Amino acid sequence: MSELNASLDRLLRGTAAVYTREELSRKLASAARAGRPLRIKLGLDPSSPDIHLGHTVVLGLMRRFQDLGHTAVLIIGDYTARIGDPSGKTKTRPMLTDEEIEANARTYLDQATRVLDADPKRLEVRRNSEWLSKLTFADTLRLASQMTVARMLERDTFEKRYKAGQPIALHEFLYPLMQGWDSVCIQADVELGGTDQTFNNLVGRDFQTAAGQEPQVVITMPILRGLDGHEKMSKSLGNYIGVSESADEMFGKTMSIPDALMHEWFTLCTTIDPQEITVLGDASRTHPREAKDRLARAIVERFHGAAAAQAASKEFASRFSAGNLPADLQTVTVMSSEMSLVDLMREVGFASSGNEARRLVAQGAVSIDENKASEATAPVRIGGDGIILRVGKRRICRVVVK
RNA sequence: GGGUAGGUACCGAAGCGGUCAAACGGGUCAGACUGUAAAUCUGAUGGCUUAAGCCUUCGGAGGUUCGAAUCCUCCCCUGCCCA
Repeated sequence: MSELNASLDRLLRGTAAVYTREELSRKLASAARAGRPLRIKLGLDPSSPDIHLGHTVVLGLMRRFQDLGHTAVLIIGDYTARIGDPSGKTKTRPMLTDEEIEANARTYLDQATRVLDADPKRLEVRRNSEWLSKLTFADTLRLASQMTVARMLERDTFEKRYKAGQPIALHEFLYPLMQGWDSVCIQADVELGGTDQTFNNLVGRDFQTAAGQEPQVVITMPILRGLDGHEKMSKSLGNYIGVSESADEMFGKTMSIPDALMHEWFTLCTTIDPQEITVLGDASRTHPREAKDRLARAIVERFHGAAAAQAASKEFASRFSAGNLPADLQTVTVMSSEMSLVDLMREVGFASSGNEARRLVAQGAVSIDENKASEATAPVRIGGDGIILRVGKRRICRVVVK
């Protein structure tokens, strides 16, 4: 029994909540007895196709279910995306065309399978337009009658926005209903999501019960905080690591997170053993820099392999600790062999306007061939070997003339 | 439908006829310090041009004025209260 508990703990690593653990054990046991895999549901929003580390937290949990032989059922929310969703603080999200949705869904799946097992026996992909488009208005009303306004307002985001006097469009109340209906239609045994999806996912339980199904177990994962260490990781906040980024980018970004964030990232983004994480998190036993290097390697390894992770670590140390030039120095070609520094910076894309370029020079951020530049308007001559242009710590490239 | 409060730069928020490219805070960028940490400190933060200057911004369209983010008219959007 304790062994069962231990394996359940491994499965549930890092989870925020399980509704409920008892039900999950029961389902796992009966599935094992019947030799029937559980159907594990996860909803995807095809409006922004790029997957970042934050998404991988829940995908990782999904993967653990797959590895136990269960079926991942990914629901692509194409129906909602087609309508356009004005929820949240963002202005009306643009309605997506069918082509865009298809393209996004493909990208999404491509990236998701860097974490998930893509074996068709373990992965089922469905679009919710399949059943949502068939609902009549009467069906919708029937669903809506199963929900109350008071319960709707319990939902965290609605409550906050309501209290803050921000607009909530009526149809936003229907999104949880649609998601709940998804669970009924695919007969989900378990639904996964971030803690921000708790309410939506619990609605599925009610609908399933009403439809005579055994209610799904809902498992939520914490929302991963981004590079800044405070806000949740998201594309719009620019504090993310994309799963398709290069090994060096991933490594560098990970090294820049606040130390306080490491423990969370170790738990949610790596498979490192909890005991080892404790040692790594103890500054008296592991230098924080070492710990972070280990974290960064673990993350890079997951997406690029062990060799790439090792190389990224080495490159990082060479470039930033030893101050060497990057190994894969970008080369930018310009048309003219002589132009003002301001124009050059714009040409190369290191400054978006002349003013910005001047500002950077005045602040001492710009150097040419490792010599600090002080004259923004002075002409720069680019010889046969080209020049090394550096702006700040990160922007650096070789400039050559065509 | 009635009443009322609002819509300002990336975000929040001052300004309420000239001294407003617009206080302040956050964010961002840069510099110092470091482990490219974090925290902290300093500076910058519409565009074009060297310094002076010029151009485009304050929900939208018009109008009043020598002059408007600030006043007037109409329109669009949002909160709250009442029905």
